[in-house]
Amino acid sequence: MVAEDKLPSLSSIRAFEAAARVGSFAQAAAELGTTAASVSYHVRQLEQQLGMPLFHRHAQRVELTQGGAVIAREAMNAFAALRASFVRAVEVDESRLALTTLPSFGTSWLTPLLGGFRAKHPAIALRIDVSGDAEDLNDGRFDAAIRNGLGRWPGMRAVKLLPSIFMPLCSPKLKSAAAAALANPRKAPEVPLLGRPDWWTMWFRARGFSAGPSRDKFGTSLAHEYLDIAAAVAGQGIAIGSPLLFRAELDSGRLVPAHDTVGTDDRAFWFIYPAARQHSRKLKLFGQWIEDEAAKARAAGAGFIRRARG
Amino acid sequence: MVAEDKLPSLSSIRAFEAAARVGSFAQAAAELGTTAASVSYHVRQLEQQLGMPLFHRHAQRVELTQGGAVIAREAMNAFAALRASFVRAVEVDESRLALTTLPSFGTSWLTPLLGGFRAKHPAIALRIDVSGDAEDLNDGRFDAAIRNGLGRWPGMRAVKLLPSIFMPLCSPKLKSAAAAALANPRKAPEVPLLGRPDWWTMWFRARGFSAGPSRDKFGTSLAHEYLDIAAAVAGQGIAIGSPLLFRAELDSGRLVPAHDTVGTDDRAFWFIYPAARQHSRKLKLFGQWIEDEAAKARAAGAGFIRRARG
DNA sequence: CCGTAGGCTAAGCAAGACTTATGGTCGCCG
DNA sequence: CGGCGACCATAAGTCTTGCTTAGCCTACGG
Repeated sequence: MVAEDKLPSLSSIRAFEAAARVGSFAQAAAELGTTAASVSYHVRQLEQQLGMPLFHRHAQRVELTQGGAVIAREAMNAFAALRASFVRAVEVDESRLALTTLPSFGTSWLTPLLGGFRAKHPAIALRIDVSGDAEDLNDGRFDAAIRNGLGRWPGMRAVKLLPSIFMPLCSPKLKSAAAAALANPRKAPEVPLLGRPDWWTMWFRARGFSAGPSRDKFGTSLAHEYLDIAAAVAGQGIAIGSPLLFRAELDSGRLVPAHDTVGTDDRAFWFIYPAARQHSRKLKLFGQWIEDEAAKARAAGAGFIRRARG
Repeated sequence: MVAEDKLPSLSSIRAFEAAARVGSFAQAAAELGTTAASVSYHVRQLEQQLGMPLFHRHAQRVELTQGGAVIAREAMNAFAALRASFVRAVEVDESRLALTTLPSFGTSWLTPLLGGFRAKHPAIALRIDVSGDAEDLNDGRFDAAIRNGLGRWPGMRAVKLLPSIFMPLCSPKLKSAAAAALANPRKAPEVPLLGRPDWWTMWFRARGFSAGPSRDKFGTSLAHEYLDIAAAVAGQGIAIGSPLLFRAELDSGRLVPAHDTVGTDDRAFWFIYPAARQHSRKLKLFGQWIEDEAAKARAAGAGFIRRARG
C-alpha cells in the first residue's frame, strides 16, 4: 500500500504535480500534451498506490487534500530542481569540448588556428588530444574527433574538411638533388625519402611507375608525419606530405615541392561526432568554425587539390 | 535535444539516479528490481534526450561525467525529497479519520463509545459527520462511513456491525397503556406511535397483522429516530427503535419494551470504506475497534436479536 | 588461459499509458 | 428553466514503452 522506500510510478507523480499546480485535470492535460482522461487515470493510480486521497473531487473542480498538498509542494520543488539540474548540466557540458585528432592534422594544421576559435567562442574551453589512437566517441571521454577515411562511420555525423593529398617536400637547398632522386623509384638512393612508404608508392604510381621505391631509398623511419616534415625542413631528406597541412612551411619557403605531381589516396580528413549529439551547441559552433577554416585552406591550396591523382 | 522545459523520461532519470548512486548498472538494476540491460537502455535513453554523455564507460565500470555528476546530485535530492513527502503525507493522512454516519447510529450508539477509541489511539483524530446524507466516499472528504443496507456496495469493503432490528419502546409509565395501543393496528389511537411508519408496518406484520397502523395513530413526525426516542423517554408516545442502539435507555430504565416482539428489515449497519484503502492503518485500527464494540453490543443484545422476525 | 564480472545490443513481448468515446454533473446564459 | 459548455469519471481498445531474454565483448584475476 504505502511507499516503504519505493517510489510510486513517476508518470503518475508528474501528472499529479501538474494537476496540483494548475488546479485542474484538463489544464494539466493540456500542459502535459495529453488528455484529461490520462491525468485522471494517473491521479487515481497514485491515490491507489498511496492508499490515500490526494484530491477532493467536486463537480467542476478538484481541490487538494491536506496530504495531497504536502506531496504537491515537494513534487513541484523536486521537479523544478530536476529541470534546473538538467539545464545546468548541459551548460557544464557545453562549456568544454574535448576533441581527439590525428597527430599530423592536429599539430600541423589545427593547433595554430585554435586561437581564432578561442577568440570567437571564449565560453567554450577546448581540450585537444593528439594521441593518434582512434578513441571511442561513445564512452563520454571525447565529444568529437578528426579522422582520416572515406566518411563512412555508422552512427556518426561527418563533415569533410580537407582531402588527403601528398607530394614530395624538401628544403630548397635539396631541390635539385631531389629531382634526380625522384626520377626513378628503383634508382640508387641519392637523397633519403622520408614518410609513409605506401604514400610514396601511390605517388610514384600516379607518375606511371608501377613499383614503389626500394627499401634502401628510405631514411630513418619516424613515428609521425610532422616529424618527417621537420626532418625535411632540416635538409635530411625528401618527405612526402600534404601541401595543405604544411602550407605554413611552403609559404615561408622552408619547404618547396620537390616535384609537381600530387598524389591522393581518395580519402579525406573528417570532423566527426555522434549523430545523437548533432544538436549540441558547442558541436555546432566548433563544426561550423572548423568547416570554415577548412574551406579557406582548400581555397588556398586549390592548385594542389586540382592536380591530385590517385 | 535539450530539455527546454520538458523533463526527459522519468523512468530514465530514476534508472540513472540509481546507477549514479551505486556506481554500477548491475547493482542499480538489482536495487530497482530489474536487469542491467534495462538500466543500460535507460541511461542511454537519457543521454540521447539530453544530447550529452552522463557516464564515462570503462570496460568494467562506469564513471560519472561532470555533467552527469551535476544531475546525479540533484536527482538524488529530488527523489529523496519526493520519498519523504510521501511518507509525510501518509502520516498526515493517517493522523485524522473522517467518518460519516447515520444520525441515529452516530448519536445514540457510536458517540458515547468514541472516548474509548480516543484513549486507545490518541494519535488518530476523529471527525464524525452525522448529517445523514450518503456522502461520497470517493471524493476524499470522508475516509469511511456507517450505512444501513444489505452489505453490497461495489468497490467498498463492508464490515457488518449490528442487525437492523426494532421494537416498540416507551416510558415505563406508559407501559400498560401501550399494551392496549399495540393490540390492534387499526384500533383507535390511545397513545401516539412515534417513528418510521414502515417499521411499524413491518413490526405489526411480524405479529401477524397484514395492515400497518392507520395514519391517525401517529404523533408528530420527527426527523430522526433518536428524536422519536427522546420523545418516548419524555412519555409522549411509543417509539419504534432498535434495542441495540438505545441500550443505554433500556439499561437505565428510562425506556422499556412496550411489547416483546422484535422486528427486522433484514438489513444491518455496516462499517464501509473504499476497497482501495483497505491497507490504511487508521482504517484497520478503527475498523477493528468498531467491530469489537459491535460484537460486545450484539452479545449484550443477543436476546433481542434472537427474537427478531422479518 | 580460461572463468567471471560487467556492460552492450538486438529482438520479442507484455504491462502500462494513452486515446477515443461516452456519460454524468454542475454552472452559465439566454 | 432548459440548453450548452466545461469538467471529471469510466470503459474499451490500441500502442508505446520499458523490460526480459539471449548472446557478445572486454577486462580482470586466479
